[in-house]
Amino acid sequence: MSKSTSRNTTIQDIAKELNVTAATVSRALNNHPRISEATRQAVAEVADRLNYTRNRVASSLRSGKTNVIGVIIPSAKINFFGSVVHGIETMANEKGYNVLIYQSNEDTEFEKKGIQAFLSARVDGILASIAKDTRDISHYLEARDKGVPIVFFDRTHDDTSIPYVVVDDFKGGYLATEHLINQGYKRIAHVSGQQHLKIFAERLRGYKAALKAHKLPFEKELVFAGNVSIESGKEAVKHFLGLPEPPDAIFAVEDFTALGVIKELKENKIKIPEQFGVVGFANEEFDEHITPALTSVDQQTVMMGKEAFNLIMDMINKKVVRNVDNKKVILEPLLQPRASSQR
Amino acid sequence: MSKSTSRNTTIQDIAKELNVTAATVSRALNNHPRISEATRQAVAEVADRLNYTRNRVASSLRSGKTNVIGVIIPSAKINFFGSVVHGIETMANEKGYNVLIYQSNEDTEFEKKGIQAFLSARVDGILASIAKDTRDISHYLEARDKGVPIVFFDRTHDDTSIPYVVVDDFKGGYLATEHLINQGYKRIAHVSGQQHLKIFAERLRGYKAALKAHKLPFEKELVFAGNVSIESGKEAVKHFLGLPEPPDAIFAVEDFTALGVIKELKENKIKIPEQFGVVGFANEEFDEHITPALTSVDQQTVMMGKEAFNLIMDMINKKVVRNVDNKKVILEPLLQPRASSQR
DNA sequence: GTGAAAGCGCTAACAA
DNA sequence: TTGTTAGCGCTTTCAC
Repeated sequence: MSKSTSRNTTIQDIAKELNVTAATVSRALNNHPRISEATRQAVAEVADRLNYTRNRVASSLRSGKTNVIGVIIPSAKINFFGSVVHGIETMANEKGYNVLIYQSNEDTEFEKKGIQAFLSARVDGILASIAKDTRDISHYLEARDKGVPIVFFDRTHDDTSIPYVVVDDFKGGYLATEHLINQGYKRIAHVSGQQHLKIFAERLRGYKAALKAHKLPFEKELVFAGNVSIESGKEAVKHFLGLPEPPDAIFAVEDFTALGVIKELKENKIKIPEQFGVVGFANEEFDEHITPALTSVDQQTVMMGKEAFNLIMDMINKKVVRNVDNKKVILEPLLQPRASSQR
Repeated sequence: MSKSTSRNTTIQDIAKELNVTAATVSRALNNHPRISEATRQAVAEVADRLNYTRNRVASSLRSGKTNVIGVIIPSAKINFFGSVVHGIETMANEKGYNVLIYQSNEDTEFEKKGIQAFLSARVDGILASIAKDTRDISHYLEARDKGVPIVFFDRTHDDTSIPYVVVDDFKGGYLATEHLINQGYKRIAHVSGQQHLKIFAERLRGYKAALKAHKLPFEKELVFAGNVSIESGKEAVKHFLGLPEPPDAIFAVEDFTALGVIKELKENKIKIPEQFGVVGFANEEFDEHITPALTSVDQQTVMMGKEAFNLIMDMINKKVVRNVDNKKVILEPLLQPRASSQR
C-alpha cells in the first residue's frame, strides 16, 4: 500500500490567496453577520478551488464545542438499540452533529470506560441506556457535574435529575390486556418478567388495571413469574394448563416469552387464536413471520432515539446539565394486532 | 435545569502543583520511556486528585491523530449492520479508538455528506458498506487521496485499490446446495436475487458449482429470478409447482425469500422437510423461531466487523492508504442446519 | 466590515 | 530525565 501525501488546506492558505486575514476567512465560512457578501463569495470560491475541509478538531479546541454526541448502549447487536441509534443518528445528521458509539456489554465497568472516553473526547452531550445490573449511577453523575448534559433512554434510573425517554409500559400492558378482553377472551393470564426491573413491573401493573377497568377479577395463579425467555413462556403454559380452570389467553411480558407460549400451545394442539389468544410486547421482527403472527406492542424505538436527541439538544443549547424542570418524554405504546389474538 | 460550572483540569494545573513543566506531565501521562518512575507516580497521583481527564481534542490537534474511526452503514436499523458495528466497536474499545457512526440511508448523497463529516472530524480511517445504488465511488477515492485510509465491508466495489472484507458468497451457495444434495434431495431449485449485485450472482454460481460437483444437471427452469423478498419466494414456489417435473428442494438466495418459500409450501400442504427441503442465507434471527426452523448460511457479521477494524488499523499504523499489496479478507460462510432441510 | 493578537490544551523537537 | 519553545488550525475579543 502506498504512502499518503499532501497537507490539508487551512484558512491561512485561503487568506493568503485573497490578501485578507484568517479571521476574515473564518467569519466568511461561518456566515458571520458582519461580513461583506463579496468576501463571503470570494472565500467560498477559493475554499472550493483549494478543496478546503474545515478542521473540526481545531475549531472544537478553540470554541469548546465539538458537535459530537456520545451514545452508550448495551450492544449494537440488539435490534432494539440499533433502531434507537437509527433515530438518534438521523436527527444528528440533520442538526450537523456527529455520533460516537460505545457499547457497555451490560457491564458497569465498560460503562465507566465509555463515559471516560466521552469526557476525553469532550462530547457535547451523552445519551445512554444503562446496563442491566447498574444500580449506582455515580459515574454518570460525575460526568454531569463536569458539565456534560446526559439523557437516559429506555433503561432509566430513579434519579430524577437526569431527563429520560421511555415508552409507557403501564399503558402498553393495559392496551395488550384490554385488546384480549375486547376480543372476547374470558380468563386472561400474564407471564411476567423480573419484577425488580421497572419496565416489567409496569406491564404487570397495566395488566391488573385493565382487568379491573373491565370488572374482571385479578387472580394470583394467573400470573406466572417468568424470566424473559422462550423457556419461561413454555413453562408458563404447562403451569396454566394444569390449573383446574385454565386461562384462555395470555399476555406475555415480551415477545420471546410469547414465542415460547405459542410453541407450547401448539405442542398441546391448542388452536390460536380460536381457543387461545396470545399477545407479546416489543414488536420484534419475527412477530409477523411466525405462525400464527404474534400480536404485540410496539415501543416506538426510532421515535425514542429522536426524542432523546431533541432533549439533549435542548440542554446543550440552554447550557444546562441538571433536569431541574423535570423533563421527560413518555412515548405512547402502539398495539400491533396480528393473527394470534384476533378472532 | 441548572447551569453547568467548573473548568476542566489541564496538564498545566498538574504541572504547577508539582513544580514541573507541562511537557513533563504530558510525558508522564503518556508513559514516555524516558521519565522517572517517581514523577510518573506523582503526576498520576495529582491527576487523580484533581480529577483530570485528558483533552483529546487538543492532543489530536497537536499530534494529527484523533484515534477515531468513522463507520458508514446504510442503516443502523438493519440487523446485519448492527451486528457488524458490534464487532467493529468491540475491537475499537480494545485498541483505544472511538467509533463515529454515519448512516447513508442507501443514498449516495448522504454518503458524500458522511465522508465530508468524517474528513472534517479528521478521523484516522473510514470503514464503509456502500449504498446499494452507489456505482461511482469517487467520493471515497477523494477521501483516500486526502490521506484517509478506507476499508469496505460487505458492500464492496470493483476498485481494487481499496481493501475489503466480505463473506465468501460463492462458497455459501455451494455449501447450501451441497447440504441439500447430501440430505437426499434430487431436484434442487434456486430462487435468485438481483444479478447485478455481486453477492447474489456469486451465490448462484456456488449453486451451479455444487450441482456440477455432484454430477447433477443444471436446469434453467429451476432458477427463478427473484428480488429478495417474501413475495418472490412465494411466486417462485407457484412457478416451480407448475412445472412438469417440480423440484423437491429450494436454495433461496436469502432468508426472507426462503420464508416466502416456506409459507407458500405450507399453503400447498407440502411437508417440510419430508417432501421438500429449504435452505436460506443470512442466518436471520427469525430463522430458528419459524416452523419449521430454517436452515441457513451464517455470514459471520461480528467477525466481519472485527476483521474490517484490523485491516484499517494495519493501514493506519503503516501510514498507507492505497491497497497496493491487494489486501482483503474473505470470511468462511457457516452452514447452520435446522429442521427445514434435515430428514 | 476587516485586522491584529491572543490562546484553546496539548505534544514534539531540540536543548541541557 | 526534564525544561524551553513553538505551534497544530481555528475562533474570538478588541480595535479601527
